[in-house]
Amino acid sequence: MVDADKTRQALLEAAYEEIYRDGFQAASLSAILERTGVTKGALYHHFSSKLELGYAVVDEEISNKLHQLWIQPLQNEGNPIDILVATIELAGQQITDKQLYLGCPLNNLAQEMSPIDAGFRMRIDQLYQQWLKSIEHLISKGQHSGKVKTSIDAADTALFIIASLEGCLGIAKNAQSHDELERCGKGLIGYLNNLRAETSSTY
Amino acid sequence: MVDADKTRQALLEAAYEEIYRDGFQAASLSAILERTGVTKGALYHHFSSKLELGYAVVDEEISNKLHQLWIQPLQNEGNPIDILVATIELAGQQITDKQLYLGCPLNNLAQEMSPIDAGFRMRIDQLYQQWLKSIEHLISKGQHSGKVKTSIDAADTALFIIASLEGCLGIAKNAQSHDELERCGKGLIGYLNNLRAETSSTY
DNA sequence: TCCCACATACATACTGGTTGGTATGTTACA
DNA sequence: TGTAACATACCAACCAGTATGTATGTGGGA
Repeated sequence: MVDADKTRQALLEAAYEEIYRDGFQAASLSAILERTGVTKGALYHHFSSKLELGYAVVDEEISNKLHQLWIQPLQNEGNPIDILVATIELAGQQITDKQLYLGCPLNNLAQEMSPIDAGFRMRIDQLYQQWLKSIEHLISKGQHSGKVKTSIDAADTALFIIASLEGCLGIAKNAQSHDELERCGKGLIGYLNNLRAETSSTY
Repeated sequence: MVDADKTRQALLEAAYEEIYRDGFQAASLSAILERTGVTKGALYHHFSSKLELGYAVVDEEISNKLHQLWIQPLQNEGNPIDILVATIELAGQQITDKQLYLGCPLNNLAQEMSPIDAGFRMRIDQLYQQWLKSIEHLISKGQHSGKVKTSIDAADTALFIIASLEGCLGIAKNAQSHDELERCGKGLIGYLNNLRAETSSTY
């Protein structure tokens, strides 16, 4: 990686952190510059505006994290419900205090920016669509293999799963409580277990 | 209502609208003054700082709206699950485009301010506690009257219901789609129906 | 009943700090 | 000799907050 790429990447990472903490609007370019040691001239060489920097944070930083933590784990083989539960439990175990307090970076930006900037909204929506599709696909697969109830709609269910997950993270964020996250997650896992197809033993 | 109270109320309502749209940090006092026609001297006569104005918006405006729309309807007599479903469906029907785009005022503030200001966090938490208790109480009542499964924990369930509700509103807000809100709400209502105690007809 | 003292409820003008953005340089490499 | 990759200095706009002034009561003593 040449120096210019390193500079760009450092700016992206610092911007991600500042936006994660304060939101996009309250994130300060000066703080990002101070954090990186990069000057304003360099920043505006790589990004034409604060907005473009924010867009790049969504398209690169947040997108990568979403795929690593939530989408790639769903590609494993096995019972789809088991995979969903395991992914949620793993993410829950790995969560740090800081992440608990600051919540989901994607949801934070969605709630802040979707009403006031279409560029953010579309980029965030794109990520949600990728996430939704991967869960929907998993559920459909489970329905075809007889592991998941066929009475439910895969797309609707995927939507509710993501909504509940974001909801749990949001509630636990305000409560600043790992315990509340776990109790709320229990509710989601209960919902997921209820999606399993009835086993032949019930007949 | 004397003039001073009217002025204070006008400021609160304008502040609520500005904060609802832009968030607390990005909300501009000048915009609030312009909206009301009140001058800066009057604002700082009624509120000692922007923060205190924000606190008053939570304690008065948002608290009132939460009680009217979500807590009071739960006090009706009847099957607790029916009441919860009816409350959600009614709120869903009444939601305007603006409210869909801007989301839940309480959740917006929670996500924005809870990591950066303890005063906001505690006030918002207090409202969530009131909401939680009213749902928990409703579920407990249903368990005692045989309408709701006794295998679930009332407090945990109330927590998940609120989380999912906020999650659905958040997802629909970013999608800017009434349809997605309805599909997501369907998931929540399905979850609620699954909390009903099995009727004697199954035996 | 009159009048003064004081507080309430504002209004106006200003300040220091911060913001995102820009204009103009400079350095180094190709 | 150009161009990418910065660096420095500056700017207008906006921000929350404040200092100071004023108009309108209102309560209490003579």
